[in-house]
Amino acid sequence: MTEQSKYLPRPPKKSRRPAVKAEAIPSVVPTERPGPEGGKRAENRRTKANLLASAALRLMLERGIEAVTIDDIVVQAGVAKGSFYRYFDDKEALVRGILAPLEEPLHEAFTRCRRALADADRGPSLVAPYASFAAEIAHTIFELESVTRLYLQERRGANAGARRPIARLARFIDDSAETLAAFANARGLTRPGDSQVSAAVVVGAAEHLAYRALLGETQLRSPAVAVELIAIILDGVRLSE
Amino acid sequence: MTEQSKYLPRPPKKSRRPAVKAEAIPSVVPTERPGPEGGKRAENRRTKANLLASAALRLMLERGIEAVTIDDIVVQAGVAKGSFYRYFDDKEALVRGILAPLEEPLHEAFTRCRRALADADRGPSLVAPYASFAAEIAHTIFELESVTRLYLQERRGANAGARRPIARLARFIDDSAETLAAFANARGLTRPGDSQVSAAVVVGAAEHLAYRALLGETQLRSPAVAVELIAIILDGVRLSE
DNA sequence: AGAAAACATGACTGAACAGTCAAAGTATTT
DNA sequence: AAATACTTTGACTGTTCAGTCATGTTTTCT
Repeated sequence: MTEQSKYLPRPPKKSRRPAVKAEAIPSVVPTERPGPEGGKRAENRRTKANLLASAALRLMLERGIEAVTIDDIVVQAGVAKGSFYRYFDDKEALVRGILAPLEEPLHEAFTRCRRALADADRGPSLVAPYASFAAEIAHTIFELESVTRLYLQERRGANAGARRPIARLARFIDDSAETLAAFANARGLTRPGDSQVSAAVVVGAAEHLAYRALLGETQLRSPAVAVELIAIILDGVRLSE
Repeated sequence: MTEQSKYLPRPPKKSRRPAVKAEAIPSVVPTERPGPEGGKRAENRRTKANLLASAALRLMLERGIEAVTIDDIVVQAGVAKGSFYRYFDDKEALVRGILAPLEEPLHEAFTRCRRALADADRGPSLVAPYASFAAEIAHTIFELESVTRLYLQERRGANAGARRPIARLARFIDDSAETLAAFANARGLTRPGDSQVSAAVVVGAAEHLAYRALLGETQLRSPAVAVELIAIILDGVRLSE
C-alpha cells in the first residue's frame, strides 16, 4: 500500500510565482550575482556555493570525479537537489568552480615569469625568475591542498564530461613548462637537448612528488623535499665522480 | 500501443538444459578452461575473451575506464551482453585481465633486478642491473602500448571499482622504485638524500614522459628520448659550470 | 507595511545501466 | 547419430541517476 498523497506536490495555496521562464537564472558561475547588491542574499549565495563545492571536493577526492553523483553531493552538503542546479549547470561547471582558485594564481605566476625572463634579457641572474616561479607555485599548491590533489588525481585521462576543466589546466601546465624550458635552453641555462623532454621530466617529477606528498606520506611533506627535488632536477641523482 | 509479444521470451520447444545452477561457470579468468581439451572450443574462448578485452581497451582509452559501460563493450565487440558475463565477472575482472600481460613482465624484471643487485654485492659494475632493468621495462612498455597507456591514464585516483587493479599495479611500481632507489643509495651509487624522494622523481618523470609519448606526440617517440631521460635523471638539466 | 523577485525544496520523469535467465545454438563425447 | 556438456543470445528486471518544476520560503524593493 503506497501512500499516494505522500508523493503528491504539496497542496496549492497561492501561486506567487507563475511560470517564470528560465532566463533569470545565473548560468555558469555561482559568484555571478544575477541582480541585486552586497547584502544578505549575496552572503548566503557564497556560503551555499562553497558548501556545495567543498562537499563535492571531499567526495571526489575519496571516490574520483566520475563516481560522485549530484545526489551524493547534495546529501553531503545537506541541501535539496534543485538547489544544486541554481548554483551550477552541471558537474563540469562545478569542477570549473572548484578549480578556479587554483588556476588563477598559476596563470599569473606563469605570466609574471615569462615577462621577467623577457625583461632581464641578459642580466647576470636569469635564474631568479625561475626561482620565484617555483616559490609562487609551491605556495599556491600548499595553500590549496585539496584542489591541487584533485587536479593531480584526475590530471590524466579522457578530456570529457566533468574532467574537461582539469584536462584544460593540465594542458596549460604542460605548455607553460615547455615554454619556460625552451627559453632556458635557448639562453644556455640548461644542457642542450629537447626542451620538450626536459619539460615533461620536470612536470612529471614535480607532480608525482606533490601527489604523493599530498596523499599524506608525511616523510614527503617537509620543506627539505622541495629542496631535494630541485637539486635532483638541476644536478641529477648520480654521485659526482 | 506496445507490442507485448515482441518482448516475450521465444516460444519454448524443448528445455534441453533445465535449471543448471551457476556452479559450472568459469569465474574470474577467461583463459581458465572449465572442462575439456585443447580443441576448437578452447580456441573460441581465447578469441572471444581477446575480442572483448581489446574492444574494452579501445573504448577505455577513448573515454576513461568509468565512462565505459558493459553495453558499450559488447556492442563494440559485437557479442551479446550475456556473453560478457561468461568471460568476466564484472568490469574490474576485465581490467584485471587487460592488465595481466603488463604486470607479469614488470614483476619479473623487478625480481630479476633485485636478485642481480643482491648477488653482485660489490662487483665493479653495480650499475649493470639497473641498466638491464630499464631496458626490460622499456621493451615491455612499447610491446604493450595500449595497456601501458591505460595504466598511465588511470594510475592515480581512487582505489575503487574497476580501477582497483590499476591502483594495485601503481602501488607495486612505487614500492619497487623505492626499494631500488634505497639500494642504490645504500651502496653509494647516488648522492645522499631521501631515496623516497628520488624514487618518486624517477617514477614521475618516466611515467609522464611515457604517457606523453604514447599519447602520440611524435617528437617524443624516438629512442633518443629514453637516452635523454636517463641523462637528465643521472646528471640533471643544469649546464655544467 | 505590502509587493515583487530571488531562492529553496523534494517528488517526479525518462533514460541508462548492471546483471539475469530461459531458450536456442554449437562443440564434444559416447 | 544421438546424447551431453558447454556456449550464445537478447529481452527483461530493478536500480540509479541527471535534470525539472510546482509549491513554499526568504530577502529585497517600494
